[in-house]
Amino acid sequence: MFARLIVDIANSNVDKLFTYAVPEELDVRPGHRVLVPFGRGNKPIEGFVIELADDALTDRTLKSVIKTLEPYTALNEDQLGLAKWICRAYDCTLCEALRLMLPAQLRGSRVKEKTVRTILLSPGLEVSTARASLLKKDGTPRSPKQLEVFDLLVKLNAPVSMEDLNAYIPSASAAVAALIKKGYACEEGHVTFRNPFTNVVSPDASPELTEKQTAAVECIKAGKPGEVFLLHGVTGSGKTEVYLNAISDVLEKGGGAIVLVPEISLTPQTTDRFRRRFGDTVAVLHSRLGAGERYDEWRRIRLGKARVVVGARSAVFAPVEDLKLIVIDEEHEPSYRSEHAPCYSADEVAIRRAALSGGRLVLGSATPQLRSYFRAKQGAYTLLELTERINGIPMPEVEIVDMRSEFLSGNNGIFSRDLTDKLKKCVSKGEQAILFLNRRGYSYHGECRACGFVFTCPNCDVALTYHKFDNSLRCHYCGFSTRVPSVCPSCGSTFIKYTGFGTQQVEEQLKSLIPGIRVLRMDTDTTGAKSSYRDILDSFSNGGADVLIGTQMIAKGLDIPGVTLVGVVFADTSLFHSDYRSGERTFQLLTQVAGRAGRALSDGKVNRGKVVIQTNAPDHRAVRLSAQHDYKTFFDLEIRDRLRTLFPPFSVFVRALFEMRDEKEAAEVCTDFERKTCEILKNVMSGHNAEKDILFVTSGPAPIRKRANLYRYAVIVKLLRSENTSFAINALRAFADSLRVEGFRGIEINPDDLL
DNA sequence: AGCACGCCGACT
DNA sequence: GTCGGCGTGCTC
Repeated sequence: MFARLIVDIANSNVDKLFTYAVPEELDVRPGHRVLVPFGRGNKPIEGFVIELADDALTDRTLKSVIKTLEPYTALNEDQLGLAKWICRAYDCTLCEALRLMLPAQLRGSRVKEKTVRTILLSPGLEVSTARASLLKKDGTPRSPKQLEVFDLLVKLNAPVSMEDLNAYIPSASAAVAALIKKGYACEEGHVTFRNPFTNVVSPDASPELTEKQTAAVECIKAGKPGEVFLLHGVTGSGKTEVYLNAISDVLEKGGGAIVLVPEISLTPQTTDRFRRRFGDTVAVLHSRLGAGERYDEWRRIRLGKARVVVGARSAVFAPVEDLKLIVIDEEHEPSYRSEHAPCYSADEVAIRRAALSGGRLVLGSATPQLRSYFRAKQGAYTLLELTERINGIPMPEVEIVDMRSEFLSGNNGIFSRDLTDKLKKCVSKGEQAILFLNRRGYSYHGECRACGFVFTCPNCDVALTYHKFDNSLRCHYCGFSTRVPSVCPSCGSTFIKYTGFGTQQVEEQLKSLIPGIRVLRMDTDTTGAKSSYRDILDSFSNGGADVLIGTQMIAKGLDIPGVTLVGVVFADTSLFHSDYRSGERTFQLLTQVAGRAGRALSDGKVNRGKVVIQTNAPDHRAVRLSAQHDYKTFFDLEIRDRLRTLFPPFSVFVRALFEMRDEKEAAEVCTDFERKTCEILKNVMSGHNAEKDILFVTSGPAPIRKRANLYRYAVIVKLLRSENTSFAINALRAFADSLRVEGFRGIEINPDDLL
């Protein structure tokens, strides 16, 4: 028997199948990890068995597999298939794709299995004689402690860990040692799993579903293998309950499920909800897990002890057997796209995985990606809609405040009169408010009134942000920080003016607007320490403040019943980027933020939350339609524009980025790349009679021309999406791979932003 | 990725 | 004459 395998070396030179002889006595199957001698020195290298063969198909003398690394296959059939697809789709080595499926701890075999020392009565022990010998003639114990331990072991009649024993009988270890010495008890090592959960949860039952929820669950249950559902449900419509019921069905049928949630919302509350319903069969996978915990959770899944996996992006690769359902919650979240090679999107991978395993995929969101909704409309996905909130809670009442007329009528502050009123009322009633502004710092623009000098980062082509608390000017792109000069560095004038406001200034002005108000601020400046994110949220939900001010990070998934007012301090920050998706992003952000208002009952009353959106663009459809909770109209208008202008999903952008110390060189290399790109594209596409699909090829400095002292130049290609797109992309990738230029950052397909 | 083979410059 | 620079090519 022969094994064809990939060696665990992430280099394209060795990313091919090597054939090894398998010794008779070894049980080697596809998916096993094995140790093989490799290279001239026959150095032992780990390998992934891809397939078995009866025939070596070669004359050379083959080396033999040394041993299997685990008694079980580390990868199942689906995962092998998925890895093969990934290396093609994301242009990486098969080795890299396979590595995605395994906890890093497994590789290199540097993992220790956690063992606990357990104590039990010696097998075959004559209990009554043994017990008698622990007593003195008068019937009193020779050692009360030993007797206590002995009696407990008799009563339990099962191995018990030292930890548990000590919980019953404090400092029992001396007594245990004595009992072992007498031969009454013995110890054994016991392999266990590390427990990533710090709390114990009590089970809860499924609440009654609404008609709409039931309909969605039934649809998913009846789904065909590989079917993709888009669950479009407004904020607070009970999407999670739909997931829970669909998973329940899968478990009853003996299958497994994976639930992906954005890393940011992978909180104990989220995982507890699954644990309360499904108990120990829930495993979690996320970045904050310790190495040992992660390895053990992976093993619990692999060995079938856990069948429901709740995790972040990479959990889409979890080794769930008989995978019948994948759920991606908040499917529009950018955290589902990996930023490091291989740059996969969890949703694309999930579609593929569902197809391979014959499971179903549910994409859930209140604001689906335009692309997803488009596919649903075209019939590629099955659309499920939840149009109402559960418990009869109405959608929040959203009011748009035009800050231009506010200014014209004499108010040039951050807060409109309307928002000020509502904040005051909210606080006086003892309720809580959230203020959202997608910009941190104090002021984001500082200039000299005398000469026009603007404070910019010496390393980057961006303006510095003024941070009042430490009187610094900081760059939000490279971290550069400097003391604020008292005079203009250019002309010496003292007239320096700061404009634009960030969360710090919102906090300051709010405090002077409503004296005595208790404010918490949450942005990357206040969440520097690891746990402070949770600390701030916990403090706020426990009523530790009246108002929470924050950037994007407060927009997502927090559910605090006391919040009745949400203020968007300035909606336009994300609106006028030179990015075709800024409208879509703004709509998503505003909808998600607004969803934080009045999500639950307080004092038994239905609580209609209020939302105030301050903007200079009240008529912009992203603002107007999110206020009306009208995703469908927004989608229709947006997709029509995308079609008219041939933007994604009707086209594909490819960007090649160069970052170099020398600007001239960057520009030259970039122009060169553009020229070759044009040539290649023309060649390839004319071969398929599709030259017209090349919409444009341009090159030049990126919008952020300089970052961290590197000049950034890019080539951007826009291709009409067609059956020929992949030919063009493959050709460009091949060219990019062959390019050996220092500072070339590779090519990206539809990058998240073009900055 | 490693590691050996290989073909040119300055040393005991 | 040899030691050693790291370019090129191979690994079942």
